[in-house]
Amino acid sequence: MNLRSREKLLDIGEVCENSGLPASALRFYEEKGLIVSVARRGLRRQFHPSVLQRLALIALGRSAGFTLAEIAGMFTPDGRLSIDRALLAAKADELDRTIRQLTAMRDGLRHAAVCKAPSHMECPKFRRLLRAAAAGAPRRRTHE
Amino acid sequence: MNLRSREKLLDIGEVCENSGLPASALRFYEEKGLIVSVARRGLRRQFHPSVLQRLALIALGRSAGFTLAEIAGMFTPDGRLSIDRALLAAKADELDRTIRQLTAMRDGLRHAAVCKAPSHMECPKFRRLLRAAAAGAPRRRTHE
DNA sequence: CCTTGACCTCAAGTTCACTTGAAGTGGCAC
DNA sequence: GTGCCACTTCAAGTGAACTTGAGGTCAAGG
Repeated sequence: MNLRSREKLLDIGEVCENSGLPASALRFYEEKGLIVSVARRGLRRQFHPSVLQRLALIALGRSAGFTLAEIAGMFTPDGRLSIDRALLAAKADELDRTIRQLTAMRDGLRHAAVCKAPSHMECPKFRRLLRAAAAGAPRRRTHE
Repeated sequence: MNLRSREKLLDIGEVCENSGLPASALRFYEEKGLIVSVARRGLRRQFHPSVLQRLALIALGRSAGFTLAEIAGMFTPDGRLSIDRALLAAKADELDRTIRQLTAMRDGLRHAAVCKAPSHMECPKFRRLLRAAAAGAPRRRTHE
């Protein structure tokens, strides 16, 4: 359509280098419909340079807490980005709740780390934190 | 040892009711050494009432981002809590980094939700967010 | 005494996001 | 031409934290 479509294609290896993702992840993303390879050279996938932006978008979505399936739903069939603004706002609210939770947690941990009570169970702040966690703990992972 | 040890034991069903956890989770926790059942009535597990505090502690650890294995390491063999204060501080720092990330993300999403640019890709703030996410996105889950 | 149903065990399944392994292919440098 | 090696496919494995299912047990109420 435009001049961009004539840009030099990227070998999957180059995409890996530029994105920091392993080839297996790229193949996985393609299988899931998150990215597309536009050609092959022999067996090797060739990607349009715009795939890098697409991958950045995916990384953004991931770190905002969207699942890959949700992210996939944010692209129109022709590959354009179209995020429901209400969805964004909802995710922002969700993040906000998570942030509040984590902040309370962080403060509690911080205190417990320096608290002079002989055992954590004897520290009133820790016990307050405990009661807070008992009701409605969120499910999250920060691992690796 | 003390009077507490003579308190009425709780049937697993009562523990479920009081903790909100399904019996399968309690059995799983016991298998992992996170809790102990002190007796059986027929086949049924009986728990000491203090298991409820223990479960609150586990919930706290979970929502602070510790894995079950890490939490298990916070109890001494005799069942007392002994958390390394340095570990707490480290986890607090980790939470702090996560909070910063999520805050940036939330603000970005919030803006994108009301931004008047025709497409998100044309919004400078969104693009800045995108660049931020491209480098070092954290791995997390908030789902259910 | 007999039924009921809440509990039991053990193995296998689930979800998410990938990774790993085995076996094969083919462009490119020599 | 021939060998290298980065790529390919497909199936299966990983890990975290549980859940589910099949088939069994047993204390208590009627």
